[in-house]
Amino acid sequence: MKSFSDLLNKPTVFSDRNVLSPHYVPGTLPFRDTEIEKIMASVVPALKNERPHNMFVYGKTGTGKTCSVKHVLIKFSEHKSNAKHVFMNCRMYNSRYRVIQKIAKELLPTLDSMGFGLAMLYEKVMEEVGKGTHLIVVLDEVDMVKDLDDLLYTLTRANDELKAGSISILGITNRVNFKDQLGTRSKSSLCENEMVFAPYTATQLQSIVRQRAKMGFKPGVVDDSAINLSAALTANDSGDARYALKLLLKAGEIADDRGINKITDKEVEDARRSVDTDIAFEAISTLPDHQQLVLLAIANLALDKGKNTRLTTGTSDEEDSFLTSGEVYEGYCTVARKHRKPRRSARWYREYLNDLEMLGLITTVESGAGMRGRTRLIRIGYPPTDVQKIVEKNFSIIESKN
DNA sequence: CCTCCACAGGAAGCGCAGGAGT
DNA sequence: ACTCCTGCGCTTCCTGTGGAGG
Repeated sequence: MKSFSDLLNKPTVFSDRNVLSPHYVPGTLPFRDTEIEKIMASVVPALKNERPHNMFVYGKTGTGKTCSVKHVLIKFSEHKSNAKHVFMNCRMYNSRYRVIQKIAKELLPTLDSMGFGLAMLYEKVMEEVGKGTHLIVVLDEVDMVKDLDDLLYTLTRANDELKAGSISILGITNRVNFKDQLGTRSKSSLCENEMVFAPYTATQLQSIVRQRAKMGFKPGVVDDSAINLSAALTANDSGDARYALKLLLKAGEIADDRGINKITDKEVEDARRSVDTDIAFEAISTLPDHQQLVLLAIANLALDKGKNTRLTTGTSDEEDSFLTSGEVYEGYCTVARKHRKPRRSARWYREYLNDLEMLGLITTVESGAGMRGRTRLIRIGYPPTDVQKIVEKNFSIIESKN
């Protein structure tokens, strides 16, 4: 039996693991100077006792949006003024009511906001802001808010009622086409000021990774080529800086496990596999039941088909490993029966397919020539055996619970 | 050319849970 | 605490679409 001190004294390649956490806000953000300046310029009126314009920030995941905004907010609150900000992630606060409630709670910590109606909370907030506070409401992942039009209307209209102080909004989202889905009046109010975060390029990722590696690991641990490799792997299919940092973290853990004090290409390669399956596991196991079943059916059929083609033709070519929509639906029905779930209708199954495609778990193509009728050809995006394992495991847990 | 096939995806409606209004 | 309302997940029904086959 090992003791805690054994574990604590275990040699490690890390000097500060927190640096590699996705929530860490570094002192300096490389390649985001212009973006940060723009954000600062947009909130600075609050420090001069004026109402800042609303702002809307968008860009793909891992491009440093949230990080940059947080960075600015830290500097912002270092200044003494009657300006305040409330930061919230709309995954948690996903309705007008919850957002207003959160604002009230932040502004009036003593207030027990539970049980109050929307109007009451709104009054409380207005009363407090009316004392002259310039409030900036930061809504991260703002696309998660269900009644966003109502929320934006409420918050912007609040300014008309205020004789002193103001409320402005800073929205963040990673859905690039999100603007189109807004009502016209909220579009014009939220997008008074907007900016786009472009994905990091391979060379930018390289120096970000290098910076973090320097801060997070003991000197000389990380191979230069390992840094280049993790940057290259990331740039290849996303430009998502968080992925690169995950790679680095995992590579470090692998090195610790193996009891070595070097991180080379090999550790990064192994980390990639591990991180990818982690991501797949996360994505799949949080899926609603029936989407998992559809995915399982696709995995089963993909394996069956692979076997058959290999037996009959002998070619290992997977060009023909497409599945038709109807085929998969039948497979889904049998899988659902096996797990004692009432099957969903074919119409809804098609929606599931769309969701799965959105999440990148499958890819679909419209059937072109050579196919009878019009259908979608489906191909799975992850190794079928992995998918089978994850889904089956998930369902065995669910079944053993009842 | 027309018809049929094998679907895609829009529209309408239904039952339910939870939130708002009283 | 009560009803009323609304959003959501889902089904049913329907029209549209692109190629195959006669």
